[in-house]
Amino acid sequence: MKIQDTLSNLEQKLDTTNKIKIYLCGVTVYDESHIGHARTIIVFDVLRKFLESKGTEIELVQNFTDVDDKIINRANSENTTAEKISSRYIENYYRDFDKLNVKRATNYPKATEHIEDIIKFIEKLIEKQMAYPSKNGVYFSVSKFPEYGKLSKKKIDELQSGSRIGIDESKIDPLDFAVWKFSDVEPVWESPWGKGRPGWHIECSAMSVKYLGDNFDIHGGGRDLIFPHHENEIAQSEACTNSPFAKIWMHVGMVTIGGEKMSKSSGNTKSIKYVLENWGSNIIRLFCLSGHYSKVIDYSEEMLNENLTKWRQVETCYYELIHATSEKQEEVAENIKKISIEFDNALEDDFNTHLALSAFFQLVKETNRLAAEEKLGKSDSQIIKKEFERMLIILGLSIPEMTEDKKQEIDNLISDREKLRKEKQFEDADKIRDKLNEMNIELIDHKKRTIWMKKEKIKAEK
RNA sequence: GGUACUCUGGCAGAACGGUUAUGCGUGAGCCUGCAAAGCUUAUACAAGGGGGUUCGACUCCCUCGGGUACCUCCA
Repeated sequence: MKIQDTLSNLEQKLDTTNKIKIYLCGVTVYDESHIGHARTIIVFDVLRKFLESKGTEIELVQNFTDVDDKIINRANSENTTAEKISSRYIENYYRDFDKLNVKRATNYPKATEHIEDIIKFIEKLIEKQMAYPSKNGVYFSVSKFPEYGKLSKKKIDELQSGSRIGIDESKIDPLDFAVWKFSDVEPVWESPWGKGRPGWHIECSAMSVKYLGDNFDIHGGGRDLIFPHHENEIAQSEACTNSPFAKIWMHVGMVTIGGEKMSKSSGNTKSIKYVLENWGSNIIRLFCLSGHYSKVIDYSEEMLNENLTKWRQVETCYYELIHATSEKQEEVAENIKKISIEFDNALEDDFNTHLALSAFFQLVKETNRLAAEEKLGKSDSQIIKKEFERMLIILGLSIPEMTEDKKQEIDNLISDREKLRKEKQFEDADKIRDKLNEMNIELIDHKKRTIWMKKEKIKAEK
């Protein structure tokens, strides 16, 4: 598999024969997660599921930043503690992402639970004279790390002139960034240098090295983290361990809305909660995977609607497959194999989910065509279903299971309707159909038989 | 201002130095008692502007322009 690496700006080969270790920068838990967060995490979820489906073991570590000015501010404004705020939004995170059918990471380390590791990490940096304590905190000395800027392709001297945030006089160099900030206000921890809390970037360095080792395979996150966050992480980590940090840096493009970046600070976010309620997880996932991960995607109801149409085709495909009875056969295996290879090739080539989805929809179309022509044979449908389900799992799409009782009930109603139709009592037959519709069961009348499908209820539909 | 990414048909969105992906939408048709769903078929000669390299460029190079992101809040 090849993945475009931000650091080298080249496609890098990912060796999938051994375990793959991934560190993904998660969210700062001070507010509801939005579709932008969802995209990044869904991209990595599909990557992980794809690799796992190939038998590659994955260790995915994703942090929660649970100590940060924003959390503290929020706590102050709500008259509560930072801990309560962060634990509330961690809960909400799980609520949202479980619904989005994102497989839980191997580990979700929190900054506040790794203060000791962070302190040890800083101690090492000071020992190596890569960091120094000062009046307001402990700072990383950027000038001592000559490769600083290599990820974001920034030049140190240009950065200095561009830094416009109030310069802290206690820093030796304005570019130096805090690894430890002195403070007396909760949450604070004791450290060899004084009471305070960790800087933003240090947690990821300390925790990734702790869980994944000095070097690991993929470090991921949103594009907006390239600078300063990931730049600083590289500097700290490599300064500390003296070895190359992540092998591949994989950055996911932003979600925009009306062409503007979606972000909490611009107040133009669509929360996952809101979009889940209105569109559901399958449509969100299709939407998030509809473009190449590295590019911007623009959020709009129109696009979600387009994916709704597609989702209906997927549902139809599934129910056609499970209801296939035709004895006719068409040699389907070869074509399915072709589509399957196309799907895999797309993902192996810099994780092109758009092309993979094209392949998936080819399979859906092909199935629906066969069904429409009454050519979907039982054994063929088994072949297709196997592949369909494989793709469904990788993409993280899900069609809810129905209980046997429910299925029986539906079948009974359908045969009642059949009788009425034969007797040309269409009004009564339609009543049954309406009743089923109310249960979100849609009937598909084929020439000789009727099948049913359970349509996912989409609040935003029509 | 610097850096990166980006500009493809009404919309979304790929690939490749030579073949007008594909999906949505739209029109027509098939199926049906009627619908719905689905299917079939038709429909766009598209590449930000201008140069250049080439037998040939959407693809490579130059240049001009637009957009977005980042330049110590950010997924």
